[in-house]
Amino acid sequence: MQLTPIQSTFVMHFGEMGSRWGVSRTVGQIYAVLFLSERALCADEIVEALGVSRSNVSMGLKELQSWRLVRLSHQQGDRRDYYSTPGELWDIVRTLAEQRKAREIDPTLTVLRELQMQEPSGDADAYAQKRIQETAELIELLTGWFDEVNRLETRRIEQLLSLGAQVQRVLDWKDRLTIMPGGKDK
Amino acid sequence: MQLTPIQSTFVMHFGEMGSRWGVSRTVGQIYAVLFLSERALCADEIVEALGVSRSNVSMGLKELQSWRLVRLSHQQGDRRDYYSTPGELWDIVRTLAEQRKAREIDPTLTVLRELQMQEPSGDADAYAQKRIQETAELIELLTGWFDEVNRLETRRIEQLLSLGAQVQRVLDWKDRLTIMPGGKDK
DNA sequence: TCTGATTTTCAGGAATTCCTGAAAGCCATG
DNA sequence: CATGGCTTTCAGGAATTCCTGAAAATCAGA
Repeated sequence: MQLTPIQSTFVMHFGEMGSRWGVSRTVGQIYAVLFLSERALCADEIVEALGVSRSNVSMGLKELQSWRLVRLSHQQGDRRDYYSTPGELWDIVRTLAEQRKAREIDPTLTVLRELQMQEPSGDADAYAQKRIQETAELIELLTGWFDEVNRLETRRIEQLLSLGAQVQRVLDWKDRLTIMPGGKDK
Repeated sequence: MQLTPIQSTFVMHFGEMGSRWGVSRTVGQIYAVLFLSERALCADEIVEALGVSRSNVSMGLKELQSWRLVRLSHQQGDRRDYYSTPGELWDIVRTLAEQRKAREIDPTLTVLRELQMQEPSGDADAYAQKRIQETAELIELLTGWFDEVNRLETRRIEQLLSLGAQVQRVLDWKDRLTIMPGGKDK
């Protein structure tokens, strides 16, 4: 598996991005190669494409599996493991978001909740706890929204997102009808 | 500035989180200290709170300023620089999101667009370009939504988010009224 | 212009993360 | 139960990132 120039540029770019997203360059590259490949690839094909060691690829694939970002498959009369990414892009986005939430947001919320329980000692703590509470509430608002939207069908999500801020208008309109039917604007 | 146990736990936790978010542990900690402090702090107070070198704090503050995450202020008859975070949590969220978009998403989109322009060589590239295009479209959908929502007043955003997936119902309802006025529910 | 308080820069050592090759593990087949 | 093909583990070297202390730069006031 030799990468074409187009593939190579993409793969290198995602390698760089990987480091900003908490995975190593190699892990980012492995994912990118799988993402661009129409068929599932075995580890040695990835080794050839990236020019890194077999063991590095093995570890990288293990990490990607722990993120549930790659699927494992097999082929008739071939003992090797083949790896691929979901064809549906939205599945990838959902998985990524879920995993990051589980790994970063949820533990943070736990810490914040614990800190809210503790007895404050002095003004500094009183203020700190106020900020901590605000933070926890904001995180819950964001993740609650995310969880709900994530349960919608993909088509619905796309619809919702393309509306953008226009949703606002619909809501205004609904408020008026609901809260004060016939009421005046502003 | 000695940290209380509550402050200390919070600060340590954000130090760890920092590394997953592309900043060093110290930078995360500096931000956390400022976040929990009611008043602006000068660099030496941060040094004392964290027990790291003065130069490290200086570099960390510089980085936080480049992210526009801290504000600089001064006090009567004191030449030192004082730093603080926005009191309004949503301002922080907006800034963070904007900065990450500018630093990670936008450059990625540029690369994807360039790759779409290139002449594909063979089937592999044809498929790759298909995936690249899908990716670019999805990123634009997400960031477009984000940009629009980000322009709303904070109260509106909170309202929108607390509705969560219920928005969906409003949209259904609106569709029906729009597309077939007088149509029956359900 | 000098002084002293403050901030910034930066070379290089410390700490961390990443990657590799060698060896061990696993398992279907003969 | 031995073989060969494939995967995983892991110690330690390579690469990278982080942090520090010393020195330089900045600048307000005398």
